[in-house]
Amino acid sequence: MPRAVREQQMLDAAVRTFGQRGYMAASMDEIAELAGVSKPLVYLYLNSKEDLFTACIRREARALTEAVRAGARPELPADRQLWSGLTAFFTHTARHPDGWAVLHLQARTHGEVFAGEVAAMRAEIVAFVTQLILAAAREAHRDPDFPEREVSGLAEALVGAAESLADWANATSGVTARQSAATLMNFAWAGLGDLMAGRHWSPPEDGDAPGVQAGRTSPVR
Amino acid sequence: MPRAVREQQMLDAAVRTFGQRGYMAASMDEIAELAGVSKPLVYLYLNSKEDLFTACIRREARALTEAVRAGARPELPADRQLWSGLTAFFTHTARHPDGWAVLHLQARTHGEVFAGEVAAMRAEIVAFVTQLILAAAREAHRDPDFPEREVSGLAEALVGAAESLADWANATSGVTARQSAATLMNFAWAGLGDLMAGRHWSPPEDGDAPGVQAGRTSPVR
Amino acid sequence: MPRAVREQQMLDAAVRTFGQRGYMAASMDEIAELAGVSKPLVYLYLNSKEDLFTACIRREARALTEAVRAGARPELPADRQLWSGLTAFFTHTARHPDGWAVLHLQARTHGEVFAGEVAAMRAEIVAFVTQLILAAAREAHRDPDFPEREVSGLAEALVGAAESLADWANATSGVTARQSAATLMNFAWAGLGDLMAGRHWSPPEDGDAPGVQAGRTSPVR
Amino acid sequence: MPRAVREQQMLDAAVRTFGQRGYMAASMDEIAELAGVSKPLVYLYLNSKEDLFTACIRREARALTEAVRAGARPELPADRQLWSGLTAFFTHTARHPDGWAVLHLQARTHGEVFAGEVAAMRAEIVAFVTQLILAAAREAHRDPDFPEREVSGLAEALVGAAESLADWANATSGVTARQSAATLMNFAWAGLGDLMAGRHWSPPEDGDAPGVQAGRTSPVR
DNA sequence: AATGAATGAGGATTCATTCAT
DNA sequence: GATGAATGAATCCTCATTCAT
Repeated sequence: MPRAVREQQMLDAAVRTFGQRGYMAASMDEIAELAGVSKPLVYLYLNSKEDLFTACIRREARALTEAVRAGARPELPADRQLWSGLTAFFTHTARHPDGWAVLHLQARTHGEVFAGEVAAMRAEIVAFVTQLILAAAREAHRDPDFPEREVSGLAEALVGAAESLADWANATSGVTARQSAATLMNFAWAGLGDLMAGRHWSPPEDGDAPGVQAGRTSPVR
Repeated sequence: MPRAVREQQMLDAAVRTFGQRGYMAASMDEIAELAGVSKPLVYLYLNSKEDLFTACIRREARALTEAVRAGARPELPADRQLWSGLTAFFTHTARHPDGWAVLHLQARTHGEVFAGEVAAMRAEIVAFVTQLILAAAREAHRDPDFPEREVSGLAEALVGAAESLADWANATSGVTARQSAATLMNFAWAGLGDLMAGRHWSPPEDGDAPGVQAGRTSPVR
Repeated sequence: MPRAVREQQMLDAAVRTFGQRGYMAASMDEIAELAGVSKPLVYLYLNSKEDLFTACIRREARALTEAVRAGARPELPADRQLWSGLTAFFTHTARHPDGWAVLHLQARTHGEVFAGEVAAMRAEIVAFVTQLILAAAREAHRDPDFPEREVSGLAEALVGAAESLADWANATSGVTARQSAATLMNFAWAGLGDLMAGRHWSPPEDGDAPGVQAGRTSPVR
Repeated sequence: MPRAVREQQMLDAAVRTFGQRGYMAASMDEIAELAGVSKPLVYLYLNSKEDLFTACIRREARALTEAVRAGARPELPADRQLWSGLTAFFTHTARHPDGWAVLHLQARTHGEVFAGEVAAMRAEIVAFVTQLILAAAREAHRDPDFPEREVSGLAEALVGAAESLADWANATSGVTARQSAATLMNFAWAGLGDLMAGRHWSPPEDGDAPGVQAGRTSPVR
């Protein structure tokens, strides 16, 4: 059996095991057995548990970003692009729950190296969403000078909301990708429109900032 | 040294260690050393690693919910309540990054028992936000019959977005709690207002160009 | 509460715990709790787990030998003395199963020091039984020159059989002390009579010694 | 080195360690070292301390029963069979003192699971002895209707006596297997003959002087 | 006379990882 | 290309034992 195939089998087994057990609780024994090979072979092909996990993260990150990009076809108007990108996102995370768990739960929980891998993928998606928001503003002939940093924050929020929804959908049975996407569009799009039109929600000048909590404090670090 | 004090020291050390290393990678040795006690004492007071972790979750969950409740003062209008609740939330998660990591990253990643503990806290917060949204609708004399189930979904999305933002703010330097809260209010509040007024974003039938429509159309969910 | 009383309570608890859990599995914590005192007090009165166990052995050994001696009244004929001694023995072991377990199971299983304590008690009883057998021979006007070493061997066997029966009776419900004593008298007394009368069972000259087992051998040590 | 061989080495080491230190006091470290392997290998092959101990019990029980069966050749008369079986028994227990300690001392002292394993072996031997006693009765043309339950009780006593003697012989230097066997035959065989002939020892009614009586009287049991 | 507080030492068990073949 | 055999290094947990009060 050619090496490339064997390697994919191992990654399949690893993603499944890491996704379900968690990085630390997953044992190389279990992964090797699930892959149907002996442990030394896993080490021969993938070096170490860390490298194996990194390989999983990379493969799954690539698969996810490609799914999203493939979903959002650039010839559509911005809102439709966002809609179909989100649908692709929720579809993919629902179809590959272990991969999603690896990316969103495990990789961020077990060391900065892994978290960095995911952060790179995430940055790519945030940038993509940022472009979509700006495009939407242009299409609606709204103020094109809206500060880009603010838009990035909104994109962050939107992506974060999508991630949360994906987790929630995976944990709840009977929620389709379209439903998740619709919920998020409903929640976010009109607000974005208002924002683009210059209608902000303004925080109170002050006095409402919650006081410093008395009692135990831990330094902000 | 009296038992209660020692216990808090242990919990402090445990939250910090669990938050930084992760549940599995944290060793009882390390926790005991950080707490300045011997390992047997940790076991004497807190029984097992699982129990210790559960105790951490409970303490941090309670601290967080109390911070949020204390922030949102009920005499204010709903949007201001939400604003100050969010500010309190982001302040707390920024001040207690390890506690937040325990709640949001670790507890959800290592076993259903732990996840359940956090889910209970989360449900409480979602319910609170749901009340705020309904109150806001009433204050604005909007349709008070808006289906509560839908509102809960929106509250879920809002809480999810807040959680993501908290993670992001903790990972990014220079983001204040007020900024996070403002971003989220901007992102969500206008949209919620539109939704309350019946203006949905409708998904394309399948190939249709969507747009914001006046009047109530059949929501996807 | 006077020290002597407290000490007996501790020994009660210790005998019970040692008898049921075994020497090693019994924890000083459990013993102290069962005795209703704090652990340091146990150490204050009884020094160490080893000393505590030794104290248990001594107390139970003394109680058992005294019960047997009290049962066998010297004015009776030898067989009646043996009968009543055995009855007392089985009665006592049935009434104090934990004490018996300490003496017969635990003490012999956990180190030569403890085994020695029991061996002393046992030797006393074997000597007593030896006297009874010799007295019986005299009473029946049989050969008084029967070699004493041989008689000791018989006494050993009788005591050993009694011990086995006591274990078996404690493990089996519904066996009374009288029944056990009768079984043993039946089993042994007639044979002893025959022996005393010079009727031995003679082993074959040779040729029946079982061969050296082939295969795994472990040195006799 | 092939697995089967290593396993036997481990069992050898384990029997020796368990036999000398006791089940609880024996450490897996010590066993592994004595076997000349690392601890993980012991766990890989034998799973746990409990399983290892059970494996020891089974191996030693089988070895002992096979030694006894091989010793007692069925073509001989019953008394000679018993004699050679006993000789084989005492020879085996003397050659494998640790194995015997495991079976007779340790297994019965540390949990019902282990005790059960030994009980099965013991039952097999008791049944074998029962057959021999019945055969002896037949050979001597004695009452073949002697109640089998009573015979089983006698077999129990005989086996118990043999076990005690084996312990005693192992603890006392200079006692040969033939001597032990002879002592036991002398002790038991004539008495059995008398019993078979209906001569019981009757317990005093209560205060009566007892004696050996001809004819069958109601046995206590 | 009695105890709450505390620990050094050790034991069972698991796991990532590597040879020799 | 592939594996059976093997282990160093931790990790969780327990227990006998001791102070300071």
